[in-house]
Amino acid sequence: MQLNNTSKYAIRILSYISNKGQCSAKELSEKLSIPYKFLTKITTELVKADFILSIRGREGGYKLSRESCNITIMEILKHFNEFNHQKECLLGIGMCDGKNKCGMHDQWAKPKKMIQDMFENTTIENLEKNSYKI
Amino acid sequence: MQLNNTSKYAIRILSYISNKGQCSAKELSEKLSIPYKFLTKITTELVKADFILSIRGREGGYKLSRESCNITIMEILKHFNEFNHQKECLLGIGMCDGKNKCGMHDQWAKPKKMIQDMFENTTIENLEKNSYKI
DNA sequence: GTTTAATTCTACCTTTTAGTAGTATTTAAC
DNA sequence: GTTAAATACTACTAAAAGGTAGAATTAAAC
Ligand code: SF4
Ligand code: SF4
Repeated sequence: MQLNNTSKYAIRILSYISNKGQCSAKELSEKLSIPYKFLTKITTELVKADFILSIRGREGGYKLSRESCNITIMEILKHFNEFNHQKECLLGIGMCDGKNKCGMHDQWAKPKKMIQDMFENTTIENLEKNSYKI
Repeated sequence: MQLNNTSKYAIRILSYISNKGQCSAKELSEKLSIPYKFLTKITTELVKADFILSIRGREGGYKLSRESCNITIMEILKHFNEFNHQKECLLGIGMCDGKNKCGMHDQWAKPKKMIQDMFENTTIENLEKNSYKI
């Protein structure tokens, strides 16, 4: 029931960049305790997905490519396949409609809605500042 | 954000056994579309954890070792390491107390409580019957 | 223009999760 | 007692997630 590491790292990276304005991969790696090479893999992905933009060369780094209030957690999670179409549910019955549902459906409905709304409504701006530690 | 396959299978297995009374690994494998060898690995684990008891030899199979109303989803998930001590949270800050918390803590608190309560309060008996399909 | 500090690309390695194979053991039915 | 249908044990393989290595590219600083 946890997010995968890549998603967790991505959230913390975006949060840190948001608070810092601009910063390098080296700084991110050190401050967030994320292995440098793995971090750059994720930041490169974040650049391609237009969450951040990169400034190459000396004195370079990353900064947000849009306002932090316009980046929702849900958008990040979807990008890293955390909430894709058929994988959003507990027991993962293939096509769930009125007729076919898994045994947990009724119990899962409310908490699921709540957590999805939370992910939709929470943006990078909303996150607690300076709470980027491990 | 999904449960792992083993946990999902375990819930469906227990639900099916509960509705059927007693049944063999072969039947479980066929009806639940779970690979036979993988299924027996899980049932053996369920026997050791005292969720079910096995009847060996010809005409054998499995049945619940306690009332279905006494088996909570939470207990199953905990057994398969889905909700162990430090792994229950989103961003996974090491030791979260009043001082140290991850950026998502405030937003996550309510949905987390809700889903945990749901897992605590839902038993095998509560699950929708005959909703054991893939 | 050279240096240096930065990002990017390609490819590989490691760990965990998921699944498979084969054999041994148990026990009711005959 | 032999057979057949069942579970249990040991060990392996495959796929996905997590992480590493090294070289190539970029651009500000000097
Ligand atoms: S039946 Fe409901 S809870 Fe189960 S996988 Fe489908 S949508 Fe999710
Ligand atoms: S700070 Fe809160 S939300 Fe974050 S990992 Fe700890 S308990 Fe979970």
